[in-house]
Parts: sequence; structure tokens; C-alpha cells
Amino acid sequence: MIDYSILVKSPLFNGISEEECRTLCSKIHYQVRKFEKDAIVVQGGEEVTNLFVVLSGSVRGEMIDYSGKTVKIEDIEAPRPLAAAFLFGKENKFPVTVTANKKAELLAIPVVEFLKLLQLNTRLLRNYLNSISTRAQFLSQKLHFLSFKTIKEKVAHFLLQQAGDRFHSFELKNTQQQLAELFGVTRPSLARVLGEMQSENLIKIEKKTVTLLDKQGLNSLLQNG
Amino acid sequence: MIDYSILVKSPLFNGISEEECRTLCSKIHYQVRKFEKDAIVVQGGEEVTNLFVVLSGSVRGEMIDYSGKTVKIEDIEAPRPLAAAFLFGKENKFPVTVTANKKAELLAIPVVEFLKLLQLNTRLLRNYLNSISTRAQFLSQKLHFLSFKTIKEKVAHFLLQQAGDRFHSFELKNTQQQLAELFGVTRPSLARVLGEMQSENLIKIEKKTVTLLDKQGLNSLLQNG
DNA sequence: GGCAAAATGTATCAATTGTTACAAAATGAT
DNA sequence: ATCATTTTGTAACAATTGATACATTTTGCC
Repeated sequence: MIDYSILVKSPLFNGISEEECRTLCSKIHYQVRKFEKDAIVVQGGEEVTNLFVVLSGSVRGEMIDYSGKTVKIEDIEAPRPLAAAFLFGKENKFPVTVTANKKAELLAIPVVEFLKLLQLNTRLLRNYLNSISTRAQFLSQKLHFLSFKTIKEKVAHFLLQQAGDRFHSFELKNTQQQLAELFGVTRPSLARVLGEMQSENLIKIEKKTVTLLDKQGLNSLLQNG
Repeated sequence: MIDYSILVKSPLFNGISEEECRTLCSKIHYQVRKFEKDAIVVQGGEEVTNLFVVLSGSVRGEMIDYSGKTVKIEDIEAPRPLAAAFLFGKENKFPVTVTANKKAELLAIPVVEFLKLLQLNTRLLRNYLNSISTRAQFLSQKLHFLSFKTIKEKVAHFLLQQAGDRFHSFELKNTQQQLAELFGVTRPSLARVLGEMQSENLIKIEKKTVTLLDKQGLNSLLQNG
């Protein structure tokens, strides 16, 4: 019924052996649902009563806007879970309508059964808690960045945070493109600001190494913004 | 040691009887830590290795900016938990420095022990999952709003949300000044955009009454932005 | 109705950022 | 080492928004 070799590759079941996975699943009720191409898996607005994991094929999330048109949000391939962040909480309704891109099989575990699983296996519990926590932290960080108005402020904040109290120099682990996305700005705009900050002798960039030349100055950008 | 009548009023232990609570706690290791007024409970940046619940007194979360100034973020009174959203995930460090406002007692449960608790009691597990999920959903919504780049997009989103599916006309309950603050823009900029949207025949504003003349058009602003 | 205060409409100019395009530099694979 | 790909630097121009100022309208109150 379930191909456990695929299931254990899902972020949720990561680190759990196939054997253990089989044992776990034998202890709960679940369904494997099959969908033909373009079949609707769940309607947006429906209450989330099951955890879905894509076992084969792929599905897409689509949002219905105020005029009734559908807009594709993202593709979800096997073996990723579906709307795992909406299983709990106040608004546990699907934010999107999910449709099968092609023939697809989905594992459906009712919430109550999923709770049992979480209580049976510590690794699974940790995986799930980590995934929704990481998501919340990501959102929180992103919000913080958006609260700074200018790009220079965002950059100053980011660099000071990365450097911490002790260091004045560190390695960038992201490309400018990735940083630009984190800040919600375009890449050339970010590059321009980085250039300006260098000519103002606030920072120095060599390859991937950033050196903060004037922490005081960087700070004052955050105050007077 | 622990005043269970207070603990069960905490959102985490909500719906669990005092008796059950006592039994649960007897099965794990924990500490009750006492702090004098102005004692530091945790330094910002420290790894979160314990779940803290304020049992008596109150503490405050403060952020230390890069120039050394402290900014108060929020007060946490008994029996609320502390940084519950940062127990798991990639960045499980305290985002704030926590200081006692007055004499305070805090329950400290190591992460591993808290996991045990979650596996012992379904209600507790549900409470915790609900609290971090609700937080993630709140952040997600807030982010969605901030993610609109232009003022026009923000206005369009706001108006469509206010009107809902059915209505085309409604009363504004806020002044332009208040709306401008909600959107994070200046008042004249908002007025200009409202004027533009009127001359584009998207909306009509009479006194406090807003009429949506072209929902389709408002929608397309959100797509192509 | 008349009056003061608040809210709104509008204009001008500066500052910031986006857009697009292209060249230089760095990286990675063979 | 060489070549293709990715990343970065940079420039010119457009679009958006902020800042400031002032006139006009609306509101609340007497």
C-alpha cells in the first residue's frame, strides 16, 4: 500500500527507519487516496482534518482571487507534506485549492491519528515541531526586515546581526540574489547600496568576506531611520 | 513547590486538571528558579534549552540594540510561558533578554523533558501545537499584507478584504491618517493614490463611503504587482 | 448658523528604489 | 587550464514615494 522507502524521505519522517515507519503506520488509521490528473484534492477554505503527504505524482496549490480567477502558488512533489502548517491553530482551513498535476497518490492521516503518531515517536514529534517552528522563525525574521524602511537600514541590521558583538569580519553565506530576496528588494538595488556603503567607508567587501569598518556609523543608520 | 492552581491557567496547560498536572510533572525533571527584582533570567542570544513558565511575579523582554540601548518589548505575567516559539527550529536562541520586573518564580523544563510531557498528554500537545501554529498563521497574514510593494496594491487588498465577496460599497471606519499608518506610508501619499484610483474609475469615495466600481481591475493590481 | 479644529485634496521637489541592460569577475565542472 | 555558468558591478532612466506646504472641505460643538 504505502511505499515506505519514499515516505522516509519526507521531511516529516526523516531519520526514521523504514521498518519503524511501517510499525508506526500499522498502529493508526489512514487512507491512501488516488487522484487522476486535474482532480481536486482539497478545496480552498475547507477545514484541514487530515495531514496529507504526496506519495507519488505531484499536486499544485492554487489560490482563488476575489474575482474568481485561479493563480498557481506552488507545486508539491513526492514525498512532501501538504499544508502541514495549517493542521493546528485558529485558522485551520486550507488557504489554497489543491489539484493533481498528474496521477497522484496521497497519504491522508486524520489529525487525531497524527497526534497519536507524534506521541508514539519522538523523532517524528521533533521533526514536526522543528518544521513549523523554523517556518515561524523564518516569517518572524522576514517581518523584522520588512519593518526597516530603506535598504541601507536593512543591510546595516543584517550585517550587525551577522557579525555579533565580537567580530568585525565574517563570511557571507548567501549570494546577493538571496539577500535581495530576504530583504524584499531587487538585486541591483542591493548591489548599489552595498557600493554606497563601501564608498562611505562603512564596510569593505572582498569576495565573500565582509568587514565592518564603522560599527558606530552602521548603528546610527538604525537609530535615525 | 509548584502552585498547580496557577499553572493550569497557563495557555499551555489549559484544560488539564490540577491533579493530572501534578501527575504529569512528577514524571519529569524540572526546576523552579527564583529571581530577585532586575535579575537577568536569560541573555538574548543564549540557546533556548528550557521551556520557561512564569509562576509568580512578572518579567520583561528587552532587546538590546547594537549601540547598547535597551528597548522594552513586552511584559510577561504569570502564568504565561516564555519564548515558547523558540524551543524548536533552526534558530533556537532567545531573541530578547529577559529580566525580572519584581521577585519572580519561573518553572524551567528542559526541552527533552518537555518532549516527554507532550507525548504523555494529548491535550498539552494540542495546546502547544495550536499556540505555535496560531502564531505562524498570524505572522503569515501580516507578512502577506506587508508583501505588497506599492501603496496601490495595499489599498486594493485592503478594500477587497473589507468589502468581502458580496458587497461593493461600505463605510470607512478609519481616517486617512490611520490608514496611512496601517500601511506604513505617509498621509499625502495615500491620498494621492486614492485620487489616482478614483480617476482610473476603480473606486469612488464620497465622504466616508467607499464604492468599488471595478473589482476585476482591483484584482489585477494584486496579480501583476 | 457660525466657528475652530480636524481631515482631506493637491502641488512641487527630493530621495529612494525598480527596471533593464550589459560588462566584468568568480565559480565549477570537465 | 579552459569554458560555460553564475554572480557581481554598474549605468541610465522610469516609477514610486516621502517631505513639505497650503488651500479647501468636513466635522463637531456652541
